Amino acid sequence: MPTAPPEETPRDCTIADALDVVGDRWSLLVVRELFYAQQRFVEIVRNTGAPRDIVAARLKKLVEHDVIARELYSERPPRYAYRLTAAGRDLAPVLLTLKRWGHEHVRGGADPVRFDHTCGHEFVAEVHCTACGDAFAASQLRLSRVDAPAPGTG
Amino acid sequence: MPTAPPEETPRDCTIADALDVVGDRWSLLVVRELFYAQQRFVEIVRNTGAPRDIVAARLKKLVEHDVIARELYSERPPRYAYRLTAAGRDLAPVLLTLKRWGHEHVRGGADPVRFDHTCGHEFVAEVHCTACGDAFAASQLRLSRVDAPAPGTG
DNA sequence: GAAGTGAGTCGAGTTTTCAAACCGACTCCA
DNA sequence: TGGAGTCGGTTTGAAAACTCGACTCACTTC
Repeated sequence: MPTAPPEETPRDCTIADALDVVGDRWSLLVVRELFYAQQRFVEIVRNTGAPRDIVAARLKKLVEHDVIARELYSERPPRYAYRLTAAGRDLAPVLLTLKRWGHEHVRGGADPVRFDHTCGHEFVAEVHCTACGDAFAASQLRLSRVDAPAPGTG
Repeated sequence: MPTAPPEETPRDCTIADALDVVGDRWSLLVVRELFYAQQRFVEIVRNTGAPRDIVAARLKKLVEHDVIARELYSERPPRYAYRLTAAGRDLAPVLLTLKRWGHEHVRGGADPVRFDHTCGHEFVAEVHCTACGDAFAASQLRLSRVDAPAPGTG
C-alpha cells in the first residue's frame, strides 16, 4: 500500500476566515451603509444597488455572524433597524483602507465621499504598527509560522 | 408627461470601485499569495484552495486591472511568474486590516500566520490619520459630500 | 377608497462556480 | 526510448448563486 501523497490543503489563514464572512460583492457594501448610519432595508437596497433578495440574504448572514444586529423598532407594522455590532464597527479600518485603495488605484479623479478628521484635515487611512506606532512598510515585516519567503518581495 | 421619479442610483463610492476589482471570494487570496512571495500558478492554486479555472480567471482580471503583472521567466517550456505591481502592493493595508479582523472576530484562537515588525513586536495593523498621525476613532470622523448622517453612530 | 411605504418572499432564467478530467510542452531518470 | 512528473492552463457538465420582476402583507397617508 503506497503512502498518501502530501496533502494539498490551502493555507490556514485569518484573512480567508474574514473573507468567509465579508468576502463577496455585496456584504461590505451593506456594512458600508450601516457605517454611514443607514439602517433600513430599503435604504440599504437603494444605496448599494444590490437586488432585494441578495440584501435580505446578506443581512441574515451578517446577523448570524454577529457583524450586525436586527432590531424591531415598530411592532405595528413590523419595522426593523439594522445596526453594526462591535465586530461590525471594527470593519471600519477595512472599509477605510479599501476606500483609499479604490480612490488611488481604480478611480482616477475626486472621491465623491470624503471623511473629515477632527484634526482639520481629510481623513486618509494609513496603517501603523500597534506596538511602536510606526507607519507600515513592507520591508519592515517578517513572516513567521508559515513556510514561505518574507513578504513584500513579490 | 409626468416627471421621472427620483433616481435610485447606488451610492457613488470608491469602496464599490475597489470591490469591483477585488471584491470576490478569491481575488484577495490570490493577492495574499503574491504578497507572501508565491508567484507560480500551481502555488497559488495550492495555497488558496481555489479551483484552477477560477485562479486563471482571477489572475487574468487582476492583470487587466494592473494589480499584478505576468512575466515569462522561461521560454522553453513557457513558464510564468506573477508579481504585484505598485497598485497590488498598496493592497497590503487592506490585507493587514482584514487579517486583524478575521483574527479578532472570526477565529477564536491563535493566528496561524504572524508578522513580526522590526520594532521587535508582532505587527498588528492599526489605522491612523495620515495628516495628524492619530489612531482612528469613529467619533472623530465626519462625512461630507454625501447626503447621510455622520458615520459611526449606527 | 386609492396610493404609497417598509420589509421582505417567490419563481424563472441567467451566470458563476466547482470538481474533475484533459492537454501540450517540456524535464528528469534510467 | 519510454515512463513519470511538472507547469500552466482549458474543457466539461452539474450545482450553486445571482438577477430581475412581480407579488405579498400590514399598515399610513391623501
